[in-house]
Amino acid sequence: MATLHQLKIFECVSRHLNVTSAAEELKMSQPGVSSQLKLLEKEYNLRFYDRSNQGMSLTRVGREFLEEIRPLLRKIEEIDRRFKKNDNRSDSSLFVVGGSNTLSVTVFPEILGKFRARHPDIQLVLKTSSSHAMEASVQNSDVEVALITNPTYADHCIYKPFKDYESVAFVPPDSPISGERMTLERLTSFPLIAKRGSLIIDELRKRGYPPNLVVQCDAPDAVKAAVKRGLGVGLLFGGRVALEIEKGELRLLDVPEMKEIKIKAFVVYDNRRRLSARALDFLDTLSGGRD
DNA sequence: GTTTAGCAGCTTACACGTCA
DNA sequence: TGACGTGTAAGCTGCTAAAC
Repeated sequence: MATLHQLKIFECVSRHLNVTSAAEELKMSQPGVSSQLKLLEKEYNLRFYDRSNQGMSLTRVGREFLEEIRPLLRKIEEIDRRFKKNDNRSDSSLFVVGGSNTLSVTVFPEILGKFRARHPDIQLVLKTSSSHAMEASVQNSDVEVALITNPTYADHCIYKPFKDYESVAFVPPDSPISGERMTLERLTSFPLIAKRGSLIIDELRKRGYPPNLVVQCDAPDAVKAAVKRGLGVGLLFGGRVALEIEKGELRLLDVPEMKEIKIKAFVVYDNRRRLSARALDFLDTLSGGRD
């Protein structure tokens, strides 16, 4: 019968489609991995890989076999996690995720809450930085899964579209234009406040509406603070001001064209490493979080 | 309890084929 | 021709079961 070790090797090689790379991940020698694959194929008298000097690819039966064993390996990992939780190996219950500055504030609180409810035994760590820094963190295994915007499509990273966020314009509730419906052209006639390097500002310029930018801030909170002081009209992506809108501290302007200026959020993870069971559960939670 | 034989699985060293 | 990826051979290590 195939051993669990052989199944893990098969799964790893199937991800890399390269025995040498898989051997590195498994901390084995390449011949060791190769021989285990051969034993596995001999066990079932089937050929799971087409091998060539350009590399290898899964045969049809190899793909079917992979589909069958993946849930098993995931279940075994869950069992390990559950029944080894009392041993003293460091960080066995630690799950590190990452988020861009914006998404860490807007999306993560709800997602993390749902995930915690499903996995109260897992200690969550949320790392926050720029999207580019988060991509680097995924690549060097500092975080297992991250939510980012502005992907650079770095090597070895898988990007899955998560959600689009509309941009909004907002003012203090006592502003004379509070709640007014207007065009982009009229909007850009007002003094504007946005984040430095804002994609919204770039988009306004592209559309031929050079913005009257009076304040640029590094942090979204600073944008909101400046707007509350009446320095101008604030521009951010929707989720960042939802709470203030709900509390009545700020009011949205009705600018239909703003709805077309969106920021795309992506889930990113490293395709060189097999996702842990908790990471897969986290992705499930994210899927449930989409609307 | 100790020794020994057999086996599985690993490693290193090397061979081979292909490609740029 | 060198780089790269895979397979084979030989030898080492550790585990297990049988023998004493």
